[in-house]
Amino acid sequence: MLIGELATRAGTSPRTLRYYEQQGLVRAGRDANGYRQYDDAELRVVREIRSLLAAGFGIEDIRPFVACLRAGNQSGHVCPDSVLVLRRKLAEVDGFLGQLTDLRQQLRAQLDEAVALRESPCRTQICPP
Amino acid sequence: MLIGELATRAGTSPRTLRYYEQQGLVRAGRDANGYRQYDDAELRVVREIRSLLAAGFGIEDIRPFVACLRAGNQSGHVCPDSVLVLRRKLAEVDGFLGQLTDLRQQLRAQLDEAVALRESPCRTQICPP
DNA sequence: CTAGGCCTTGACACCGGCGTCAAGGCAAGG
DNA sequence: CCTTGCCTTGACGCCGGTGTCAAGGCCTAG
Repeated sequence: MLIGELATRAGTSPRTLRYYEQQGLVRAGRDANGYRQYDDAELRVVREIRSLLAAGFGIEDIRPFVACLRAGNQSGHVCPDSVLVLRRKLAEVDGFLGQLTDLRQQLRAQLDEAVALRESPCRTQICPP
Repeated sequence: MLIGELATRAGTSPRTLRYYEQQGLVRAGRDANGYRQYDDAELRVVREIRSLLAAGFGIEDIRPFVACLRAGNQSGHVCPDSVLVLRRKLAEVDGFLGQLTDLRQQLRAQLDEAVALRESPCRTQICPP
């Protein structure tokens, strides 16, 4: 399988696949041409990467998952290193959820306040005290 | 007030204040030296900017708030344009909260699954099927 | 032979809010 | 006069994942 086909099958671009290879995530053999040659296992790897990226993981976070897949596991999530990353990410997400929730409260409060003031006489853009 | 003093009082850096000025958010007079000269009103403006940035707004979003302040309002939040931005941001935050919540679910599920598999015989990094 | 479609490497562009360094002017105190 | 510490403008770097363009090689069909 050449790079274009893999890209199409994985729903991405050749440029992106070369980038993953440069990052050490994806491996490719070479034809006599110099063309990259991929097998079906790499398709799984690329899909795992895409999925994790879409979930908000970074390239570095993804390494253990790929290693886990290459080690012969059916899922990249089952190895200890992957679990560590999952835990860390979960904690991050929780923290972020908390921040966003607080922010939401503030936004609501400010909106409500602004709307309340709107009902007082001033309706123009410029509202002197 | 010179730029250094304003920076200190606003809890930021001169570089940052020049950036805000370049973005048209902050205004400065000039001494005969060429030094920027600020009055106390700009301190309020800068604090408003810092506060909104910290809340996750971007420079563009902040413009109406600053305009609102300059128009003589005690809060930058009360003008119609500001309210529009507040509403939009609130919607964004809600969307993001939803995504993060879904993601959290997935992470938990994957973690639980991995931990469940851990309790089956395999304990090493490499777990062949 | 040529046109077209695949492939190769290399390198710049992007976004946003700054940090940071360069090279220099101004002011004041010893 | 010299040092110190403020100020000025200008410009590059960062981060992360990709788009995109350049310049060129390979292969196939007409």
